[in-house]
Amino acid sequence: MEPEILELESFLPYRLYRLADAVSREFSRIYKERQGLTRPEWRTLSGLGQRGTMTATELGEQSAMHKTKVSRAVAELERRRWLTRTPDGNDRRVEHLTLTKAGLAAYREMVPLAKVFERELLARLSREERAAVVSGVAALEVALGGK
Amino acid sequence: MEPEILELESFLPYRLYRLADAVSREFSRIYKERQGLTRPEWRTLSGLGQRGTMTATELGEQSAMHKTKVSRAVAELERRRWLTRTPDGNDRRVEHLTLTKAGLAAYREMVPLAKVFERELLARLSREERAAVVSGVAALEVALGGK
DNA sequence: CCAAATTTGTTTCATTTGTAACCATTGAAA
DNA sequence: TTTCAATGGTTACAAATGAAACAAATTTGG
Repeated sequence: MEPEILELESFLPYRLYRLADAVSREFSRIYKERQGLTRPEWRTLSGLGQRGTMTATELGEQSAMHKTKVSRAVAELERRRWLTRTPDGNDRRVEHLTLTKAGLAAYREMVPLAKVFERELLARLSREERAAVVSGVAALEVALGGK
Repeated sequence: MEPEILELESFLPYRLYRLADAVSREFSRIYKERQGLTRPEWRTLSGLGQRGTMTATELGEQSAMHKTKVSRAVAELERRRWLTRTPDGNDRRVEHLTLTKAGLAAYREMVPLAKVFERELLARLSREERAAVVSGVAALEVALGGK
């Protein structure tokens, strides 16, 4: 029996990871240089900008972050006065998070940059390749259960 | 002008990252539980198992790891006596890394598990979806320059 | 031949991360 | 009620990471 070999360069988990790492790294330069944000902070800003108001738990679900990451990102954005916490009327454990004017301004500044980034990334692909990426990613999301 | 919003759930960098994270996390359970390896250690084992012998720099290039990760992973595998270093004859800065019997045995144990993992992941997709994933990933790799 | 620049790999230090413990509050069960 | 489990969120501690400084060897350019 021949010795079985795994070709790392063709191994899907590795390829996906490297891809995501490269893209994420490139994009992070934008919010890092522009706003001095970490990835959890960017996701928090982005989530609240998109949805308006969320609790920490909801934020974690929406942006796939562990609750400690959420907690720390929220604390930092609060320190910058980019968001405020409003206690829930019924459940005193819960706080509703909302961006302040300043937070919203930062969000509004980031949105077009994010869109351009994505557009330029996809622009490097042919129409068919773009379609493959989109449906491939969607299919994997479904396959991985949850969302 | 309406306020521009970014839908995080549709944003490619986020989706890619979340996907890779989920897949990688799931797969890491295998080499973590089975061999007590970290990801850099797994990649080192995998790279050397596949190629036979490499220098640290080559390892870093093949497996997309920062040189400090390589350095630490190699040190740990050496501590376990899973690999040995052989000084290069011409350049005394360079060491050639090779798996020992024990390292090779661990590698051989992992290869089928990795293949099964990948196969089962792809098995959750239809033929067309698999094709989309494969060509989408390949296209993005090319688009991101390098490899 | 020599000084400066480059390369290989390790180490140090600060930051980020994850796990687990934790506190406070709420809900459910008895 | 009173207790016990579950939930929202923070914190403490240990491990993983990245940037930068580093030592040693090599290459390059006068």
